[in-house]
Amino acid sequence: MGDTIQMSFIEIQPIAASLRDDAVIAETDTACSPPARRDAIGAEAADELARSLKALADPARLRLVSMVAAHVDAEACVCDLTEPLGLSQPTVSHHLKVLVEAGLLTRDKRGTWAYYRLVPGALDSLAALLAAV
Amino acid sequence: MGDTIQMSFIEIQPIAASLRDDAVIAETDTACSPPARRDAIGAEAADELARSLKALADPARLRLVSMVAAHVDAEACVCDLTEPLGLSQPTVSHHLKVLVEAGLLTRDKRGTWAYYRLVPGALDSLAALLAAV
DNA sequence: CCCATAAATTGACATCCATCGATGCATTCG
DNA sequence: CGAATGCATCGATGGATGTCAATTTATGGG
Repeated sequence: MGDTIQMSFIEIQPIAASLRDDAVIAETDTACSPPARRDAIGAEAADELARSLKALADPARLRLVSMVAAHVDAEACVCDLTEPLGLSQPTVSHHLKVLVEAGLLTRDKRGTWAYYRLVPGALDSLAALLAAV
Repeated sequence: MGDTIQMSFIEIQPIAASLRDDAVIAETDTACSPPARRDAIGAEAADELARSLKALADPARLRLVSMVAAHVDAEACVCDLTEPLGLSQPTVSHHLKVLVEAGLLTRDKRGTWAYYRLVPGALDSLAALLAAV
């Protein structure tokens, strides 16, 4: 099913366009500082971005993404990742699931093996959103 | 004290240069996939990056950073941030502390008020590191 | 068929974390 | 000096999270 790929990839894009949709300008113009210069990001946009960042805010998952990217064709199966990571197979599977659900990796099961691939542009989109906060 | 500023800013920079210092190439050349094309990031680099990302992987903290950036001179005091965020003052103080310790904000207490400011370049450095994973 | 292998799922456990109320600590003002 | 204000710290609590052993679910080979 390519559904997961499409859905999560589409999810990321609109954030950039609507980063400040539900933004709220600080109305409390007390004496301590001047009012806002521009809008801050909205609560919902912050929720979305935080959920994506949470997926990457883990050493094991960062290494997994990097290891997948380091492979030829940016593709790797679980058996290649478990040992160098030093974690148990269920734990690696768990982390990979989180990354897939976050729209950063895709899973492709061929025969006995499950191959994971980078979603092209996902990391760069996230980085761009981060820099635009 | 500008110590916090200097220390944490210096912390971020070397990561980019040593992203793959302690990297380990996947040696397990089993049948399921070809060997690595390049090194993945190292365990320590992943730890460092994950710690920085964790600081931002929270809706409240993302909004705080954005709200501080939205202010004139990119400066804001706690009293400006508490109400629009909808969180209690101790919670906001807690989040701000996390952001300062992560090297993203600086704290400057003037009189009764505490002014928070963006560390210039910190967000962009993080975004660059993220895209380079 | 039955066994071996790869990977996902489950259940359990320890730890971390976001949040709040209460309290403490400066600083300012009357 | 004493009251008030802004902010940090403390302690508690409910919920999320990383990890593993055990089990389950395919898939492939003899």
